[in-house]
Amino acid sequence: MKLSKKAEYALRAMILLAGSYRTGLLRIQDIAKREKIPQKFLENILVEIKTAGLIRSKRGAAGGYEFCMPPQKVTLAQVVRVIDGPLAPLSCVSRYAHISCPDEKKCKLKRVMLEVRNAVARVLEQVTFADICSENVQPMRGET
Amino acid sequence: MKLSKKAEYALRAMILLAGSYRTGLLRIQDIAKREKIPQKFLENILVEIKTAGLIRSKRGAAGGYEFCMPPQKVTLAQVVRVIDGPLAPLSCVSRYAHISCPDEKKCKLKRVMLEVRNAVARVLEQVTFADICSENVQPMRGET
DNA sequence: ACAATTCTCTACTAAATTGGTAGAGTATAA
DNA sequence: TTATACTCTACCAATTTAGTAGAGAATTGT
Repeated sequence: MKLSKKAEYALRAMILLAGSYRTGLLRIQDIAKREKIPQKFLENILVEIKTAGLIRSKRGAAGGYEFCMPPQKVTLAQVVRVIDGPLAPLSCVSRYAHISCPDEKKCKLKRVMLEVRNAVARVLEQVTFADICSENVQPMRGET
Repeated sequence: MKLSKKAEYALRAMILLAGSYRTGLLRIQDIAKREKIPQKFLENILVEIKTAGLIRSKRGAAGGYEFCMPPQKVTLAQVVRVIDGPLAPLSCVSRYAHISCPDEKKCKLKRVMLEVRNAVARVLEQVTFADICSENVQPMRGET
């Protein structure tokens, strides 16, 4: 059930980018240094997110990356899906990767795993990068 | 966020074993055949689950595997943890693999990922193999 | 025009993980 | 004592993960 390092890097980079939405572009090297992410690796990651249409870039001196749209329009789920693929623990319960179970009816696991997928999606699809950046911390539901 | 094939096999095998609790032992080959799991692979899996203390075995003719305790005492989470490790998407939010974040306070991701972990745990720690085996299907909370 | 800067694109790679397989060994029942 | 069924050690190929290398292209400032 773990996120890849790549996805974690992606999320951290996006949090920084969200923080400087409108204040200007952020350079790969600055993000890399601040979050201690290998720079060349981060380049690959940002290109993937850019290809997905969540951020855009400008080259040359005074270049860098920025959000395409306000951070409250982008959820953590979008980034996780771009980097790590579907949220579903079994591909047969993914809303995007539509692969049907061989034994559609008998599959009792499917029901539970769909609940898991939905539980994860409820969190990640609801939280935006604006939420994450806002300083006033909201009370957390759930256990401890 | 995906389960490994191994964990899926483990869950399916455990569902069968739960179904024949008290009716007798189940042989590896029978489980393998019914669930279309490579037999030698399943052997490894069952030994892991046995080592974790969830099932026990008997050797020789008329041997096989069975639950150590009633299926309503065993949750899906227990099996998933044995095979795939912690449920947490980041190891710093696992309740079991206690690894602290480098930047404990600044880590805004942690809060959200803890919510994800809790959401997953709430489902998997609540559902037992007895639940999964019971024929009367319960209505599902959440989306669709 | 040109140099410095910064993103871009193709390619490569080492290490870990995943998803198995092989085969000899040991316990049990009939 | 033989057939059956789990056990244990070891191995392995393919894929994924987590990067690295380096030349190229766009942009800015001089």
